[in-house]
Amino acid sequence: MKKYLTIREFSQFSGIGETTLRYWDDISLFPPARRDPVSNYRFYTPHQIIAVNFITVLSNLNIPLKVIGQLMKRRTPESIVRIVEQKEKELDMEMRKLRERYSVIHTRLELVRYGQRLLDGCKTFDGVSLINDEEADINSGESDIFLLHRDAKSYILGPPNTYLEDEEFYEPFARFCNGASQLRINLLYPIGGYHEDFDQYMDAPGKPSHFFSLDPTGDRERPDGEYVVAFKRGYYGQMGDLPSRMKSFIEKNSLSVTGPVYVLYLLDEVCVLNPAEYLAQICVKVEKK
Amino acid sequence: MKKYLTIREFSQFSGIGETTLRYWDDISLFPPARRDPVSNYRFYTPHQIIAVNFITVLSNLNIPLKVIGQLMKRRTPESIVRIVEQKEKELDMEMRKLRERYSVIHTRLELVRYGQRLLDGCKTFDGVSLINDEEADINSGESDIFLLHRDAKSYILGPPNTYLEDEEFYEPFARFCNGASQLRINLLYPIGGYHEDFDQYMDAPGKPSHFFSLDPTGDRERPDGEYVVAFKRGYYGQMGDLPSRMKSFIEKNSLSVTGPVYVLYLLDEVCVLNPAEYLAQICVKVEKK
DNA sequence: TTGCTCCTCACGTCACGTGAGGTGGC
DNA sequence: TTGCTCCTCACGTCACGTGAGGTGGC
Repeated sequence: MKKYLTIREFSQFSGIGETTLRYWDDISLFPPARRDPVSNYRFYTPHQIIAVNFITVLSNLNIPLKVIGQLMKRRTPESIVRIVEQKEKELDMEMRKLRERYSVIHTRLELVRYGQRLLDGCKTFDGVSLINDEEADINSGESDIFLLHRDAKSYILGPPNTYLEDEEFYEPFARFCNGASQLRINLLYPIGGYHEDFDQYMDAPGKPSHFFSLDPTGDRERPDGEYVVAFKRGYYGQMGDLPSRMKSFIEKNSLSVTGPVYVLYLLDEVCVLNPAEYLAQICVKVEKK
Repeated sequence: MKKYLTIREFSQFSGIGETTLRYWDDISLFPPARRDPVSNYRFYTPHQIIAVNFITVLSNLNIPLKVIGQLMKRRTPESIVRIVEQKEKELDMEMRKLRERYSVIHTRLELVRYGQRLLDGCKTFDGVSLINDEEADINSGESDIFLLHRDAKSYILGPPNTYLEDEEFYEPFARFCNGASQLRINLLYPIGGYHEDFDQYMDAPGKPSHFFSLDPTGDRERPDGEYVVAFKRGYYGQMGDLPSRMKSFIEKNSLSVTGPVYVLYLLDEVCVLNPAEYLAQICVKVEKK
């Protein structure tokens, strides 16, 4: 065992980079045990690994190096416990945030992947046999309508939307965003449109009566069961003749609507540049008459 | 609803700071919808919140703003899914790391808090009645010996130590640190000394036959049960007359040793500057004869 | 005229990373 | 002499934050 290690040797021994060691010396956080007076080489002793561990443990807690330097000079069990307990709480908060971010992108990815599968021309998805209302292909820019099973999904419902004169989709959405934080609605989850009943959807397909956030920790649930599910490409709220075609699909198949209409964009500005390529999914729960 | 928002209004609407918005404009990541040609004021439309959400979602995934800018220009479901899936894995790694850091400092804090309680002069801890071998007070710099119940604790045992001539405590410890990463031993957990049996401790109290890491995910376990537990203040390996006093304590109380000796520093360089104030806990499992 | 908001420009922050150009020891 | 390692010094990075000094609209 050598008594003195060069900076490279100590770097490999401790796992701390050479530039980092020089930086820690520069800010006089962790100087080497000895300096050669002629060459100015830094020399470390193996036992300095203890101080390195002290620094890395605290630095891992996001304690700034300045504060660590102060703690090194005047450390007492009390001061260490105090700061570490505080940082422990902050770490806890960070973990919560990370989990939420994870959940946000996971929810989003599911939608995007599903939209991709649809665009890849796969018509028999979810292992469910479909009832197609016509031969229109979803890739052609036309919409498509199916009878599908959907699993339960949690969400948070926003307040009722109000549409002043001339107001389109956008203004109420902006108001919804404005009020979201007070209502503890996370806008980073995919946001969808909610129509109280099918008639409201027929009347104003681009003007949902509420918005909802696809938050998996939400207090509301879209129940599992059979849904009439339609897909439509194009910008927000542009539903074309889809509502009336959905209506005739429902009548043709002797179904009756038993719940609200959910409009959710599988592909939107997050992953597609051209608004004409957005892809919406419209769901409404039905029962056989 | 206003058509154009000033930078402050849009900042409050979106929750993004004003300087951040200016910065995003500077790097042409997110310019305002309009610029007044005279005053050069920035004006945003409420609907730009959508792009803001896109940026914040991706930025939360630690995607650099440069990459986000490139994605904004050429986004496709494939490119988004690809990069988000990769970042999802990285987030997962980060969560694991955070959990481990949390565990590291939690383990450490338990030791430090226990050491503090001892120094506060509390002699009847753990709700267990003690058998004290003499009236020496732990605050006086003297050691103290007790018969105590200890819960099970997991750890990882290092390889056997070899002591070359003249080598003290430190060189084998340095070798242990050197080999730790290959053996998947995390050096940031508290490290203790392990003596194979009480005779080995008596022979060389400062030269443990192994080191161990107090890793709660470790494969070995110090079983629960009755232990003779001693405390000693001072630098690493300085045991004084404690081993022989422990021996007479064990004989006086008609006990027999049934396991290895664990030496663990409750207070060390992490929280105390002066090595003379370090506090070691020595544990050995015993049975009544 | 007086606040108020907005502007640009420049410099600071944090913990290093990256050369450039030079020296010491074998 | 030739590599090799080490040195210092200066500038870059990333995503902003912080004034300084000045302008526009009521």
